[in-house]
Amino acid sequence: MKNYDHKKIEKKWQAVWEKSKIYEAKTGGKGKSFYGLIEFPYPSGAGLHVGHIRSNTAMDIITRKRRMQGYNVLYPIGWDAFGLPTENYAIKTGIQPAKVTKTNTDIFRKQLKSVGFGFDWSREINTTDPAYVKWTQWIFLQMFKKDLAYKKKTEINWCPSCKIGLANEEVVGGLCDRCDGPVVKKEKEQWMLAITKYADRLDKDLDDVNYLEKIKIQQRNWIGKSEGSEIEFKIKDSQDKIKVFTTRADTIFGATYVVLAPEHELVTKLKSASSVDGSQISNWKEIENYIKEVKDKPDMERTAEDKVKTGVELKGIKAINPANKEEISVWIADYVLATYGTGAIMAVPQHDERDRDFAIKFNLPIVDKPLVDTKEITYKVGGKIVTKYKLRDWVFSRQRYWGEPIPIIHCEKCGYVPVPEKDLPVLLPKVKSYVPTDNGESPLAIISKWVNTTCPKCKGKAKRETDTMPNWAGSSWYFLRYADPKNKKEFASKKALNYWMKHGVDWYNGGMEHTTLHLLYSRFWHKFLYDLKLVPTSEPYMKRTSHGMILAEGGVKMSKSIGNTVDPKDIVALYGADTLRVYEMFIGPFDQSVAWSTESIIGSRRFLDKIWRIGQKVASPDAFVQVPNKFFQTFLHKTIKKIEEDIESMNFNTAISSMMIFINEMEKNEVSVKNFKIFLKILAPFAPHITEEIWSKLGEKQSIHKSSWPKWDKKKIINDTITIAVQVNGKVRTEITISKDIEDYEVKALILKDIKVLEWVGSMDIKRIIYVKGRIVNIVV
RNA sequence: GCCGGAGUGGCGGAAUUGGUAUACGCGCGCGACUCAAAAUCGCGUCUCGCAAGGGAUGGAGGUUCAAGUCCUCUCUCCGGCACCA
Repeated sequence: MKNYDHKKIEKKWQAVWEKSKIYEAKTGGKGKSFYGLIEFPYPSGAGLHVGHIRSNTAMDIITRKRRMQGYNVLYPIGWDAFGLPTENYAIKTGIQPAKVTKTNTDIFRKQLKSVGFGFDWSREINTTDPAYVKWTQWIFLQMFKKDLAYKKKTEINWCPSCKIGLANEEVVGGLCDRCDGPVVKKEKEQWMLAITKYADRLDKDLDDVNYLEKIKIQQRNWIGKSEGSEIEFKIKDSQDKIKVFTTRADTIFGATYVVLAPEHELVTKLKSASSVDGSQISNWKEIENYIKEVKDKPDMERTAEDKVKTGVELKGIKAINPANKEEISVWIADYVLATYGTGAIMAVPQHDERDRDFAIKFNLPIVDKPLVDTKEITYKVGGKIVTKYKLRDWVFSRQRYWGEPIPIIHCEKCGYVPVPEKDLPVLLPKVKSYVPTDNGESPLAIISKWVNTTCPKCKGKAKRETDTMPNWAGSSWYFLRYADPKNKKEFASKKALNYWMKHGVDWYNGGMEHTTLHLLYSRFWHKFLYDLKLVPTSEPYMKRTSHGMILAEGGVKMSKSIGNTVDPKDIVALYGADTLRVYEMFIGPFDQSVAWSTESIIGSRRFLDKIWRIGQKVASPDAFVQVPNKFFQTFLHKTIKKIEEDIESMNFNTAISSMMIFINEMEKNEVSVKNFKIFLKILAPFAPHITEEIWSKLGEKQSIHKSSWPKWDKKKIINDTITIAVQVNGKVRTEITISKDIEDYEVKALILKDIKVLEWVGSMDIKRIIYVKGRIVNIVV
């Protein structure tokens, strides 16, 4: 008997599929459509990772099943190719990032093809492709026109080592997400995107999408919606007021002091008394020192574990508690953030832990007053109920080379002028050095030939913006481009979007690491495009699921430096793509992290070998033709049902387990061609090559992947007889086989005749007999 | 600190959602085939016990005819957020 030669067979069918274009999606038609999406990979120099295979295989299975179920399927692929690793590699080697990208995408493409994914390669996209960059820049300009993109001098997170401004999201525990170095603050003019204008909708619309609950929670936590009151505290002998935000207006009688963020504008205003006001800060030197101290303090220290409260009183200033008219002191402290709420709080040490810590340290009064009704008191003291969000506007500027240039021209006369649409895309100039300049400007800033241009409005001398976009930009809309990737006039045609994005992407799977930022950013862009009536839905993704990470053997992270990475290429060479696919689906629950085990792969290969042997047997001319029996019919239909449901719920591990059980039985009992073919069909999405080969050996002319998904019959999955357990006092003592239609009283009569039962019951009184239909009988004595 | 998720054999993990715990796979042991090896096939593999039986799902209680599953307390691990008023 010939062994299964995976190398030959897999190569053969990959060539056939490519030639016959069976995975290419045609836009339009009357039938149902299905758009399955995976996060497009970043083509790193390390090549494809086993984690990519996990996510891609899962969606490959789902889309293959949909295709067999008669859907018109779109399962596209592309490259999220802008970004730091490529740029850093370019800095090190001097090779152009575009060249590095080309090399890497070539490797990735080849590797993905070697695993047999059913991608529509005719729709391949690349975020660094000028034809793609054009539309990324175009969308940015639409935002600019709607005042959603604006430039602002802002204190940014600055990584001195990467020489790059970081978004809040890229600072992890005070450290740079990229290099793990400390992050400091720096003032810089930055392009911002006003995502906060969409905060309410980004929160509310989560109600309408089918995301895993934990993903919704993460999104909501990040947006950080909270309802509270804005209340003004008058400053004694002054026109000025301190507006505070609180979610606990009901505790206002316990407010014994007020705290401002050190950056609060009122602080400098109160430095000197105006002509009408009498209030003035008397300890200005001290205040000034504190503000400076806080400003220079890196975020790391400010949010450090010990959290010792610091602050300074604004001496000479008193605020009036509007609820009881008491005079209370006013402080500045860095535990109050300038960027949230109103940058000022009323401190209620009786109810708030942080306020209490502060009060104890500075010996401020802690009083216990009765609580009142939040709404009532808010209105009574002239405040109002408001909603605040933790979400901040998105710092969109990067002082980097390998990103989309921000298509704006600075003109002394006209200000910020958008590059005219006909001049898009603004392409990156060729440079010699990719290192950011020492003052933090992008490497583009020293290419004067590129920077100096004319103003599109007044035709005078002007300069190009030298900041580039973050690599979140290209991934914020890529799923739209797949609908119509070659369009030169629009980012995608209405027709194509109405067809593929009618309800949004039908199913989007990706990593948990992208469920906050990428998801939020792309939802924001999509909503913006929806408001411009350029896309049919307000939400981009109808359904979002996530896969767990694959860890190295022993459950630690795979990392190149430790040397415990697994290269899928090696597994494909040794065991074949189908084995790799089946193994990664069988390895454990799809949504959980799992540890890789090279030792266990052999089990998946043995499973396929077994199918191969049966296939040989069935296909041989002298095969004994079996007539399918009733037992096997039931078994088969149950298995189809189970696989179908398991794929939909992404329980791929139990799907494979069921197939193993089925094939084990089949090997022992029956090999009818008809049933074996049905089995091949349900295995085909998991192991597309081996099933295709056997399928053709069995005389089928058309691809198994174009065959129809088998239907299971409700009537056929019911056995005539069932075996149920018999318990005495909750302990299983025996089991009986009964007809499926038997009545309750008959079962009870039957078990009382059972010898084993009689032994256990003995002379004891039977109190009750509980019969759960088709499951179990329990005799209570 | 807050919000999620999870603790089941030597290992990865199943369990129809309250109904026969340990399916399936890996590993290990024994046997068959073979000159031999590989591959394959068969049997066994939670634990105590010769057996009949008993005990086990991180730990302690509880509800129930029946608990891995529900409730209370508690321990451990993983992920996310973190001075957000």
